[in-house]
Amino acid sequence: MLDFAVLGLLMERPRHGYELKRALGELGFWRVSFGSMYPSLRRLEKRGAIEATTGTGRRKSYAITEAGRATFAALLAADPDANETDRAFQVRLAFLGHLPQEQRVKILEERRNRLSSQLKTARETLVDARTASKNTDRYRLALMEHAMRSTEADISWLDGLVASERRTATA
Amino acid sequence: MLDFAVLGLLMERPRHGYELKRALGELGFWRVSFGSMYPSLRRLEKRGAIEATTGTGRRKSYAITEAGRATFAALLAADPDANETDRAFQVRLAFLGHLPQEQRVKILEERRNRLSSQLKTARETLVDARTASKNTDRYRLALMEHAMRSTEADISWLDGLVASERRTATA
DNA sequence: TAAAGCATGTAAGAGGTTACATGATTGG
DNA sequence: CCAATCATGTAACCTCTTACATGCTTTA
Repeated sequence: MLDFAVLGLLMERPRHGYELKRALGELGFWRVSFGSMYPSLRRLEKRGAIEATTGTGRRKSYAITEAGRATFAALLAADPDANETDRAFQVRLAFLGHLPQEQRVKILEERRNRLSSQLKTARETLVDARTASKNTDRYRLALMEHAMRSTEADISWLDGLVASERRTATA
Repeated sequence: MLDFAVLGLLMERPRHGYELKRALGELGFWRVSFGSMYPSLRRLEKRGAIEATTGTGRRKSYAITEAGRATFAALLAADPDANETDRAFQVRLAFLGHLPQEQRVKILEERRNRLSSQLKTARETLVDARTASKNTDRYRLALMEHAMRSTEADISWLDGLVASERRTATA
């Protein structure tokens, strides 16, 4: 996961660890720690996916290798397992630009469909929870309702992204 | 985290492991695995926070003890550290009914304020990312914008909850 | 010249998951 | 009677965090 994100950021240009941490944080959904970042760089270097070149001062600038590009492409295109976390999807989305339009749409639609079926289940659970006999705690009901609305918002956001893909494709 | 959630569910009535897993899943935000659930029950039992009584068939029904209630109350009332995860907040919220109204409002408002300052940072980062010179990837922009809108929605949801607390207080 | 931020790194541990193993109970 | 679901449990592992340790560089 982290290794994938690091490769993705290095696809654009070489960066050093500190900078990678910051860049990832700025994406908004993942504030990774140094205790996570540096071991990741070590792993990737050992695998031959990235190469270090000493930069200014203490800095170690890392660049992606050909092997690294291949690994990245494979990870990006691999179809996600059913349990893909929100974060895993967000990371993929952040690097979606490296994929051809056709595959982008596929990934967006798969995500959309997964959320859709989640939503269906959530709706059923909620209907059940609302039956008077269960008298579910009001905070739990609030939580469930809010989760439902959030998922609905996510779905229409994805619909928007798909629509925009199709527009740019025909344009 | 999980231990806390388990205690919370057992505050209402005794349950067995399988049932606890299901109940947690129905809350919508946490599908915990058995490999996580059973060790949790083991830990809590060892600490004296819960007690097992064999029920129907293979079932082991767990009930919360006095010590367990004390632990639960302490965890629920403890003010959250700055890095409280979304899930940690959601779990607290699920059990907010066990707290007096005054503390409920405090927790909701603290959460609201934390999200508010997060939103401020996110907004600044976004403005920065949109400057033409940076020409940020469009998918990353979409991600950041969506995250912002989600946070805004969360904040107004919390505002609604606080307002409803105040209404019931004066009623 | 001191504080704040830049920069790299390791060790220990928290907190989960997956895969495996076992077996009872219920419904078509 | 067979499949699905109920039910409990362990071992290996994964991924990330916290806390610690170190030292450079910029700026008020």
